[in-house]
Amino acid sequence: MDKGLTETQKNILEYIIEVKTERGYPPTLADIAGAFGYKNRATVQQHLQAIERKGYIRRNPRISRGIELCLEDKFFVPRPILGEVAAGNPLTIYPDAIDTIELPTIARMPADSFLLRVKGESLKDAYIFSGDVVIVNPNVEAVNGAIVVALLDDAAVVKRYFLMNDHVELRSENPEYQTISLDKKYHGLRIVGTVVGIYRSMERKTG
Amino acid sequence: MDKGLTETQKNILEYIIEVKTERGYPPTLADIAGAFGYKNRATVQQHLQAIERKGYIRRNPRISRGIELCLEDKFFVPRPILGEVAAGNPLTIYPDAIDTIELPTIARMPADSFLLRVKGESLKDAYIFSGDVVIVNPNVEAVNGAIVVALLDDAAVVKRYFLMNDHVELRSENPEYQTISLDKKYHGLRIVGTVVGIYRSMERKTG
DNA sequence: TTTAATACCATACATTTGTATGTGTATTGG
DNA sequence: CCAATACACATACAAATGTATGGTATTAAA
Repeated sequence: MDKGLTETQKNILEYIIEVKTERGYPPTLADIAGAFGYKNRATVQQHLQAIERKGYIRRNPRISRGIELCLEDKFFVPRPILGEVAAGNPLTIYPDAIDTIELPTIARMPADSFLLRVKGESLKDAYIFSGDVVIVNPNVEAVNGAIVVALLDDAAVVKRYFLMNDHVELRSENPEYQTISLDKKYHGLRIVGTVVGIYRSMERKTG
Repeated sequence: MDKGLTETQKNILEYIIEVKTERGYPPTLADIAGAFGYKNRATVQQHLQAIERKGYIRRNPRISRGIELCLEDKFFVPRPILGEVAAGNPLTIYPDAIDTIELPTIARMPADSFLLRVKGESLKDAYIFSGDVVIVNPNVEAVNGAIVVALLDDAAVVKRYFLMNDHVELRSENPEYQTISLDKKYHGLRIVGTVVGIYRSMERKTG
């Protein structure tokens, strides 16, 4: 699967993704040629054929802008970016902080909300299922009991937020997972935003 | 919110959205003409100009598939909720679609689908909570295991649908509720539609 | 009645677009 | 050394594409 893309091919792929997210549709061969300074489209055609051969795009023959991206789905990159950073440490400290999230790429993001896909079972008693998409607003102040997305030592967690007199509690709805208790001034904690909505598509799997 | 658009224009807009979400790029004029049986593209051109004049799309002149959806600039779109499903009770239809919800535009709303608010606990093991809004598509054939909204002798139920050799089973995720077993030809059963998505707004309640 | 939209058709046209073919260079692995 | 690959160029062409113009019919408002 991961046949290495050359540097040029990688740049072209990234350009395609960029155009698609910004304009809403993929570029033509001429667009790509123009962006990279190529003097004709045949060069681009060769690169696209190579990229397709390596499985990163699918092309619809003879159809203008007929480039489909072969990524996991339309809204998310398949890699959980956060959590890689701290490689293991948060997992050992907080065994329940295993929720990973995926950051959106292709979706057109609004001004102040963004999407995360939840993985892990720790919130299933809050009726949030692994695979659900949560809508996060960083500008909504977290009130007690609200479900928040937080960065805890570079690991992402989705939990209920409670501000007590002297400390902050991050509770999981699932009793199998421990409540995380932190000093109010603990620097490893950053509240990313409040979960304002949850969306689940049933189109594919049965859950 | 679809004020101003004629029926034809609305259908074309929906077709554009559908194509874009499925293929990843908007249709050409010829695509639209083909889908609606028009014999030339000029007709489509007129409709697109009307739709653009009313502010629902933006067009990039002389550029193939240069249709941008203005909906995508908004993250949430108000949608009417048609009624309410409470297990065991008849479907209650809200008289004039008074109740609306801010639905994220990433939520797939296929043509002809509608929204219902779920009441009751019978599906909480399927991670559907009382108060959740389900997106129901009446035109999707229910596959085994799909969650469906059904009318059983005028009582509404939201359950998993299973078609067996000789009978139909409606199962609840919650073991406290019994599985309903029916003859295939039983006339009191009417499948209203398949649940294709779920959305939960966190605005007020904490769960 | 006139006016104005809406809705659809036919024809036409300049570009754009994907694709094919051929030439050439540089780099790399066997 | 040779073959293979990546990279870029030029030219060519059929088909597709957006657009313009003009025509007909229906409906609703002024």
